[in-house]
Amino acid sequence: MNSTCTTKRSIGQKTKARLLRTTEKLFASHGFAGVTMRGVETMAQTNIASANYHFGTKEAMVLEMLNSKIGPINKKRKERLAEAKHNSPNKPLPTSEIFRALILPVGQEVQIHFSSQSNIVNIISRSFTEPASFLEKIHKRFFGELSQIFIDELKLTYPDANEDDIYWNFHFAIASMLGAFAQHHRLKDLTQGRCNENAVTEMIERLINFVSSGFEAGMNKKL
Amino acid sequence: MNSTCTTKRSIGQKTKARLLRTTEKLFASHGFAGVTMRGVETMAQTNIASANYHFGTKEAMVLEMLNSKIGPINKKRKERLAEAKHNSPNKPLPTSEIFRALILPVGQEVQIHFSSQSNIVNIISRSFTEPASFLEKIHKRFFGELSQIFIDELKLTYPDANEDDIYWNFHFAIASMLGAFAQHHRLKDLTQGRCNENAVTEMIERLINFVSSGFEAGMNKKL
DNA sequence: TCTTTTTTCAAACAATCGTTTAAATATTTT
DNA sequence: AAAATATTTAAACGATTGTTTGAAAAAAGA
Repeated sequence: MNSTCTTKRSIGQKTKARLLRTTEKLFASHGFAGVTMRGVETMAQTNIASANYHFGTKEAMVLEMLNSKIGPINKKRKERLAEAKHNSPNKPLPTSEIFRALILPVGQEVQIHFSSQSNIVNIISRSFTEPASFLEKIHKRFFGELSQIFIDELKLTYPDANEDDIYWNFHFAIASMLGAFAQHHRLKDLTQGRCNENAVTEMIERLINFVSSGFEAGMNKKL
Repeated sequence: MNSTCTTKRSIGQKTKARLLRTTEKLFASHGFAGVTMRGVETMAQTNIASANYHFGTKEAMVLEMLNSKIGPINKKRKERLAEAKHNSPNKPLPTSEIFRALILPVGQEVQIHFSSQSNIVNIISRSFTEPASFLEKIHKRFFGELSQIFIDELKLTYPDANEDDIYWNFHFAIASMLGAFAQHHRLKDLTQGRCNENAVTEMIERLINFVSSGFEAGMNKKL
């Protein structure tokens, strides 16, 4: 049964993959409400019922798309953090290195698919701003475990810190990252036409610096 | 004609105001797509056609609601900035004072209507994340002029700064503020039940500190 | 009071939404 | 080749969307 499934799916993947790709584009540019079954199916050049055949519901289709896009990025985030720890054993990581592990994988994804219509930055930011209630589960599934890993790492870097301070400023750091992603269409205005892969790199580096500094200041300064 | 209009409108305002209030609640909790004409009209206890009578279209209704909510806050922002300048003439403002003028008026609005269902923070954040394209005009109308005022003020505080640095880090500051607002429902988690007016004040103060420090660091540090 | 204007109301409009059905086609397995 | 399974297709379902209509009701002006 396994062998038959794989062979059969490899054939069906063409349509399924096309559906996922168009779901990506529509979700990135118009959000969950902008993903209409007919829109996806028309753009994917398939029948109106094929999406329901492959995914069951619209919600399941969008979730599968999100999983395929965000999953690998979170994997890279963890890998980079583990690598940084491995490179400096027995020493707490600098704040900037922790946030670099969190932010840089997104920047890399942006550069890889820079000219693509389906921007990972839009997808991530929309995953946090969509009113659809079902996305709450996604937040916890995708970012719950990840947040804990990074918070634990920050606790090692700030062993004497008040726990409230860590939570609050990590919250701001995440919010800054997502806000910057969500507003990244202003990149063109800010760079005055010089918006290319280098501009993305510049934004990422500036963002890491901004977030790390804000976090550090929030840990030190007594209010 | 003017006198008749005012008297007549004062009577009609009851229904119109009720419609705007319910639009507020639905937009804050479910976004633009969650604002359905029937939902608004049912909640406002009026007929299905009255919203179209008073506003013409759904879009116009939402825009009028946004104008009534965001307009006064932007007014306070400018006033506070002007007041700060008046209190320390011939001296450039500290970074934190500039961002305090930008952020604090929102916090005050939150405290005033804390128990209200229509949260100004949700409204502002949704105004920046809604996929609806018409909101782009609103962004520029509400935040274009305001941004310029605050950027001009930052240029006075950092007279020797590279203009790119100012634009980039102001962009991050705005993004942080909006991201923190958009994610502020996590406030309950972060404060572990201690979520009240004081928690809002604490968040605002921490946010001002975070944003100001991030901005300063971005201006000083050479990448 | 009578006329005019403003506001409310029930009903329906056309369009679009996600989803389902059942038959036709393509593919794989036996 | 025959049988079984997987996939695609056209058509329609019921529900909901924003908007419009035209008449009734309320309020204001004369």
